[in-house]
Amino acid sequence: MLYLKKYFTEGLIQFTILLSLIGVRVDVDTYLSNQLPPLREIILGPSSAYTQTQFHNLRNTLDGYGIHPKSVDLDQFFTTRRLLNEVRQLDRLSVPSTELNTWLVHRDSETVVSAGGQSSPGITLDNGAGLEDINNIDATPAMRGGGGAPESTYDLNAADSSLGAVAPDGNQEQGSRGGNDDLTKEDIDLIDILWRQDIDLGAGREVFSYSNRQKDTEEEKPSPQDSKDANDEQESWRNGINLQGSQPVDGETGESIPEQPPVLGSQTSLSLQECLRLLEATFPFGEEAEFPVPVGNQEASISNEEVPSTSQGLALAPQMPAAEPQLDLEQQWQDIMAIMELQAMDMNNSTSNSGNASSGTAEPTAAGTFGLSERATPINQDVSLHQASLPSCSQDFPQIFSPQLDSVGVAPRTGMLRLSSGNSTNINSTFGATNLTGVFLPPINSSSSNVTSAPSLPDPFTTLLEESMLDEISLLDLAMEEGFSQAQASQLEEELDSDSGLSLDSSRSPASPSSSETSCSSAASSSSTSANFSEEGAVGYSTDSEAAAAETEEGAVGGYQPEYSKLCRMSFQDLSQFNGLPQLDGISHNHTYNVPLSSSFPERPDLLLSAGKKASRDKKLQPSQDLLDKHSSRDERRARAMKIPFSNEKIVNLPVEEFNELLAKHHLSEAQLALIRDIRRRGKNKMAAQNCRKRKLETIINLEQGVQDLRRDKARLLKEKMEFIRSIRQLKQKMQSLCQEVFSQLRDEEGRPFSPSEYCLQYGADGSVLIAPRGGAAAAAQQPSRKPEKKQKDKKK
DNA sequence: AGCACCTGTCATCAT
DNA sequence: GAATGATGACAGGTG
Repeated sequence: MLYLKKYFTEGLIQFTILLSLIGVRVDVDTYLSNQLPPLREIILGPSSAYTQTQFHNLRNTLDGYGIHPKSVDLDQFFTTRRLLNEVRQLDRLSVPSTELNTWLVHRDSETVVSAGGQSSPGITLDNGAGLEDINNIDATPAMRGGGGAPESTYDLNAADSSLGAVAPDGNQEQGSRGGNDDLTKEDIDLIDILWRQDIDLGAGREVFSYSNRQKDTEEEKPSPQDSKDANDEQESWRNGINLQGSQPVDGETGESIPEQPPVLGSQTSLSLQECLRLLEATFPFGEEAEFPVPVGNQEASISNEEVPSTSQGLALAPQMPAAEPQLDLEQQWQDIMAIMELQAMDMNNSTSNSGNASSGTAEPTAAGTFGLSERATPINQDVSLHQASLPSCSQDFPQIFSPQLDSVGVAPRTGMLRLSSGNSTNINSTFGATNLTGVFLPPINSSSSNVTSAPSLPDPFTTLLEESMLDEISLLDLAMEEGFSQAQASQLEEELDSDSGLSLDSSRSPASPSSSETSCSSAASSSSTSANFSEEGAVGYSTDSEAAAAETEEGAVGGYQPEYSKLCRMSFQDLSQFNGLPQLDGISHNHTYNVPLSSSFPERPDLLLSAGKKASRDKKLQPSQDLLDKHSSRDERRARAMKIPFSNEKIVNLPVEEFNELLAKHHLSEAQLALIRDIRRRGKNKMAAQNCRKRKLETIINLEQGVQDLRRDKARLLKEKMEFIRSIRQLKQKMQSLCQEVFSQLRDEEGRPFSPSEYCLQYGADGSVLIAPRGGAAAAAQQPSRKPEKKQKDKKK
């Protein structure tokens, strides 16, 4: 019964997590408290205790059965509560694709050996290992390449062989776990339960195929005869690249010493850096155009018939059998680039098609996205999710995360295996890192289409995705370029991050003030005297008396409304340009500066009391002088107190000459004159301050616009750069094929063909082609019989 | 009450 | 040197 409860509880929680991942909110408490009393009875037990639900401890405590289910442990109680909260919070995450990745890794970290501690430099084994496991378990013979012999870079059998046991070097993270076989067996039951629950989600039964799982289990238990292979495979695992013995191995470090570009099969997995390095080695691009030809004596990991010829249809010389896998790698890179382009195009399309993205539409995208291998596997969110939750038995989707993609997905090296179900920080870090897998993932809109309640991504998020993708593209491009070291790439990445930091969060779309606010703002200014005010510089410096007068006139129209002050707030003439400013969100202050003066309130002395009356009418409907003074500005009150015979507005806005004439016409005391000058000074300064602030805002807005423009330009340039790189690559391929053809036809005096491994073609500036030995004098010394021989040959282009 | 924001005001500098 | 504008800083008001 305890086991059943445990399974059921864990299954329910995992199912809840799955639902949360796909956007379906599940209120566990509701089910536990109200809906299903028997369920609650089963899960919680008759005595309450959430303590039974501790699957988060299972992976740490080997089996998790050591704790009595009825034990009332406060800490465990809160742990369980926290877990439930995490479950609830999962559906609030807005990056489902990332969640999917995380879930994958999480489960794999539990069942697959964590090789993080033994990964060789440049090879990503943490994240990629788990995915690799998924892929290789089910690798088709064509993909496995080589009749069961472990030939892939990360040989899955090697990984599997270590599943049941502990990692050879000791898994520091999960070293305490031992009963993997038992857990696998239990997982089988759990999977069946989950499958019955998930069948409505469209999960195929094959996802939970027991036979497949048995196969996994068998693979996890290496037979004695396989132990040696397993060890070798472990070695290969450490090396990251299965070099098939052709690569010399350092006796001390065990690391392979690549002396030639390793031959890559379609199943070979490399990290991004490794792939780039190999690509670079394969296609050097120095000043002196030299196109090395792969060594022919290197045994190919995958035979030619197993690797479908690339679309280039290059005529490979017979002495270069390894060129084909090499080209295969090239083809894969081209695919990757094409995929990225496709992704870039799909970013926009998926947004518009988010609502009705059927499996038919999602399938080509997915197949194109992950279709680095020949077998196009239909992919949808359900399948992926199930696979994510149960990677050990998912054998039908080897191409979903092809090894290339896995390896390309450079995730944080060590952190991924520790991902807990609720660790969103790692999710973010994964997403933020150079995770090309995330780039290749199909848009969540299409993938989540099978879930009816899955929300579609909003446009801002799509924009962010696009920007992120473009950043990734930039990094990849730079990495693909010659002379770009990893440090430089990371530096660029920081640059990109800083760029994003520059962003003023334009994705946010705060509620922009309505146009009515703008339109009515002129009324708010209620200054009318200065007909000669320019629209730009004029500011309504209204006095209380003026406002009051306006109110009296306005009363017949409709009078002052309580909402008046709110409706007539923002006075910027073009408020739409402030949409991008989040700080303007919720602003409802009276920005009456920069408002074109309205002529609707002619200057009349009898209008000078309206403001106070307006305000007071709202409250008491009986304006008093106190209230009027209260709602007047200080200068207005002072002016009234000093019995200044003209309005403050005049004081402030009149030109100097007129102002002096006005002062001269009236016989004013010194105190009055001083006050008038102060009023004028303060009023002008007030307008100046308002203009200054307006300019500040405009400056910020212009800067933001400039940033956006620059980002657009950057994206466009990156796209162009990608196209250029692709063109260059094609030219390189063409040159390589021509070079191969030349070598296939060249013969020395004795009629022997030139070995491409010993000679290379050098192209002179005058169009001549020279055959030079590789390595210069060294090669010449080693091959005295084949003295460097220069041949002039008509270059054919 | 605390906070963020707006607005007015002052001081200061530049024109 | 006065007038004016620009701007940083500060304080008070407001939601």
